Amino acid sequence: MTEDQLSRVFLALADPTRRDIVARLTVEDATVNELAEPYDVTVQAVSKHLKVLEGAGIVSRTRAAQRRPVHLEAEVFDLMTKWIERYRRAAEERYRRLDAVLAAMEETTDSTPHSEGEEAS
Amino acid sequence: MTEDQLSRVFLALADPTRRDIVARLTVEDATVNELAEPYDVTVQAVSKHLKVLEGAGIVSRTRAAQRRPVHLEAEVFDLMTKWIERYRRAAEERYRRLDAVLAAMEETTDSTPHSEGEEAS
DNA sequence: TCCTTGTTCAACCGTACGGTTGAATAAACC
DNA sequence: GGTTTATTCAACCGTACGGTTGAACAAGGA
Repeated sequence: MTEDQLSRVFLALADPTRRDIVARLTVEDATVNELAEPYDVTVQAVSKHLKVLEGAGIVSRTRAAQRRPVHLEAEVFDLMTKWIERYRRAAEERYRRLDAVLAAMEETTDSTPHSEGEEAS
Repeated sequence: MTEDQLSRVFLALADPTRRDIVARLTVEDATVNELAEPYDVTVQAVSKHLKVLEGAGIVSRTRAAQRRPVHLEAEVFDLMTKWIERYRRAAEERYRRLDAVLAAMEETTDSTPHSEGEEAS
């Protein structure tokens, strides 16, 4: 909860392996060993990944013991979605306003459609 | 681009200062100095943050020179939203299936009707 | 009980992150 | 031209990350 969980959630999903784990957990719960199998890293590394995901509240590991399946917690996604949607909506709204302004300005001059940005890398 | 941009985007938004910058950029474009003003870090640090955001395609810095306003690119949000929604939906679907199974199992014992999934897309 | 299986803990390593200071660059103003 | 203003580059520092190996811990099965 609070604001800092967002940081943990985003950070947790910034890793491709962890995103893949999340993707696989949407299908069914799995144990650490099962999860580790496809990757060519050690089980300990995957265990660490799960710790990160757990710390972010993305997964939970209930039944303690020898075999402790990992379970996806879908609610956290709401947190991200809420944040993203909030600012995306704000940004889009701003563009609409800007477009309106530009349209008003251009009704006398020329109609030069705004160029959309594309990311370079 | 492709899948790795997702990592960069998530990583970029894993920092509270950078999220705050994004939030402020939804209101209006701003220069590095303007953006740096509220925080008690150096301008160079903010410049680095912007580099991260730019590398993730979240912002763009067009007009080069003495004054180069930072501009929010809203499209990247789609990337995240798509990823999140995809797996959230999968996870929720799975829960629905599980609920159905549980309901079937309980039809002899108790009848605890669960609410149907409600969410917009 | 001993042994196997599943999982984590502890220590270490290389690299990247977020921050700093100080110098360099680029446009604008006199 | 010289100076101011805005921004970045370069080097450095402490800490956290993702990975490893090796040992420890817990629960079942023989």
